[in-house]
Amino acid sequence: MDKTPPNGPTNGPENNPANSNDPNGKTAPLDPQTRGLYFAFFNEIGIISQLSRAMMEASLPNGLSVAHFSVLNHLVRLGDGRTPLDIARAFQLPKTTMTHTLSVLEKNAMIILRPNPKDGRSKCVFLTDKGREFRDDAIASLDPDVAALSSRIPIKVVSELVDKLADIRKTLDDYRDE
Amino acid sequence: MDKTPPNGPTNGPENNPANSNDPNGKTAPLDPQTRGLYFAFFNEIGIISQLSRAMMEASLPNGLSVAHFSVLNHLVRLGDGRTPLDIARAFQLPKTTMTHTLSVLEKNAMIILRPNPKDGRSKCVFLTDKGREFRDDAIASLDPDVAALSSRIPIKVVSELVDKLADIRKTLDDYRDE
DNA sequence: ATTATATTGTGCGATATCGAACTATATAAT
DNA sequence: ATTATATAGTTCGATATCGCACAATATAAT
Repeated sequence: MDKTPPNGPTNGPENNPANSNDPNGKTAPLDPQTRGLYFAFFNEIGIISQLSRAMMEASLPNGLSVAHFSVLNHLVRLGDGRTPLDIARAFQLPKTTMTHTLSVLEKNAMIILRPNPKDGRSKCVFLTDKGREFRDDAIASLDPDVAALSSRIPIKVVSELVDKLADIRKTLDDYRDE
Repeated sequence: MDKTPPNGPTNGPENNPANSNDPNGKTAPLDPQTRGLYFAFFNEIGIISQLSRAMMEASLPNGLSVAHFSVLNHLVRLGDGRTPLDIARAFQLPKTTMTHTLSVLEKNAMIILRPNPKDGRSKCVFLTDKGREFRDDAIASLDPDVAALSSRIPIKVVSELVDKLADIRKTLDDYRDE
């Protein structure tokens, strides 16, 4: 994964009426077309998110949802021992949501929470065998869907999209903490 | 908006081990790289969805959420008088979720539900002035964010992404109803 | 016409999400 | 050392999401 900076031939402030600050400090009205474009973008993102969520949930064993799978998958891919807050930040979720998700996973014996030796306030999240197993099973159960999609959506297209979406995700992320 | 078909130089069944059905009817294992790619894609989609949702909610008046705004925006853009089920399908949401969302909007006098003259089981959703006003205000309150983003993410990139995402959305949509 | 099947919307219960307030610990300021 | 401030995680209450079962109506089959 290369880190292409999210700036190609961009529209600088000179192209963007909303960025030209006039004397009284107000902002010029945003170009309606630009506005519509970004709304359309987030709209598509939202619908695809919804669709993929539903698709995954249909193949997931009863009671466990995408949220749970995502956490397990994250830990398998990037290594366990992370703190709850680390994980919450990775998914851009509030920490209270992560507390709840982790407590369900813990009840299901798919993770173990241990005190963080480096920080008395914190904890570390470890996968159990059952957690890894569940994650593997979930992925396997999704294979038919992924296979079907990979024959309908060109891999190359998806590959390029992932890069660009990752850039945008980083940009949004940076923008969020001003 | 041109409708580029979602099939460029795609990976046909010949490239896709999971599509070659072997004698016993089972499916060959999916290429792990392909699998990872699609998971990465849906992961980025999910995080951006989460980020944009949080961003919008931060600018939205108290009590009303992205779900409510989206419905109002949809009705303004595509016209009101649609049925709840139409709207649910447009966002790929279960109809029970839409019932709830609409009931909140109705309580806030932003929509009116009237019986459907063409179908006794159904209803039609109409915008009120207050609903349109709320939608306009919401968009205006998001302008600073959109402006900031449009200076960070090239318009051209977003424009291309919207087209490709729309294709994928349609593909997923078709795939969903088998 | 009658019956069988499908569709629209709703009520309900279970769970998920999230903001606010809180506890405990860590870090910085003095 | 003491105090002030920041951070990690939890609890709690409000709301959202969604599957299931249901009533009402529509459509198809006979």
